[in-house]
Amino acid sequence: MDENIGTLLAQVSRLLRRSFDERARGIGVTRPQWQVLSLLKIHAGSNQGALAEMLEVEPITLGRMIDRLQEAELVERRADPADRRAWRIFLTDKGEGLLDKLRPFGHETLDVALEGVSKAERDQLMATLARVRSNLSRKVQPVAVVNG
Amino acid sequence: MDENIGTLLAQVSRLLRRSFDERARGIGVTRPQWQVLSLLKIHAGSNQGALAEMLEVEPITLGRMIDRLQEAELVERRADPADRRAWRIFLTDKGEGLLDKLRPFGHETLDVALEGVSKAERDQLMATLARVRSNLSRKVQPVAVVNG
DNA sequence: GGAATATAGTGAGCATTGCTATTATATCCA
DNA sequence: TGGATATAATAGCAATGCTCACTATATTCC
Repeated sequence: MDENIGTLLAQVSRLLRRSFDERARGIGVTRPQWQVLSLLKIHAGSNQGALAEMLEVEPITLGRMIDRLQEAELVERRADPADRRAWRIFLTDKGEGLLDKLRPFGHETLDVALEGVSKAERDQLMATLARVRSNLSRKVQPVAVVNG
Repeated sequence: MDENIGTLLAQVSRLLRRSFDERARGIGVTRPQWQVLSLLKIHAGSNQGALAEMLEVEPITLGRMIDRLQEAELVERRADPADRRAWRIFLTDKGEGLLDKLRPFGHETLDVALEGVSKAERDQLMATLARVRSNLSRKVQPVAVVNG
């Protein structure tokens, strides 16, 4: 195989999604949807643009996901009283409940994926991936903690 | 942010695709298509099932990609003389030519992505990702080189 | 030889993701 | 104040990727 970091990353990312989705299929939630729900647990009331930026996806992508999550009654859109263009997104009780059910699936997926990978290697992996994400992100980077 | 290896991997993979696609847009080829063309350079004449397995995607996914690549005259399907169910896939001259044009875009994308990541870190990244892929793959694993 | 099973590929339907373009509303500045 | 510009969200179109179901052909085994 013509091993290449880009190809490898794409494959691993796809396999990880497939692995989670297999587990969560019965619940009817995909991994990207789970990520949105998780983010809303921490950032309740964010608008769609802010959520899209946190997830590094385009606003239209996130908007469509919110459509489906709203249809499934897992989140709700509330008008922003200060900006009539914007929606503020909140988890519903049903969404909160689902998050609790999904958490074990996430852990199980990662446990399988990272079998035989040491703590040090996991830390290194996260550090390198964070660096790559920063290199590729369109977001303005905050000034580095260690600035030169 | 609720940093989690799965989320990070998905983001990096998406950003990498977006970065390549921005560069290659003028040529009209996406990154997954490029990966298929690259694979065909090495494994000319493979059937769709074998290509799908190498790319870790489902046969139907690869089949649809071959449809589009064939429509664009970048690959061709030839009947397998020994198995009337199967197609053997080959690059066309046009496909070969495009590969030469795409190679620099691939390198450029990776150069930007891996800026500030040392050779040792890149090697470690590839090794860890390969391990994770192996953990998640549905393929029967070959006996490990270092077996116990 | 012929039935049971396996394999190669495709069709329908859906979610995710992107690009480009558009609408509605905010903000900025002359 | 009012026109120019920016921002929040959405509409349409297309590619990737999956599941499930199906057809056609190979292989296996009685």
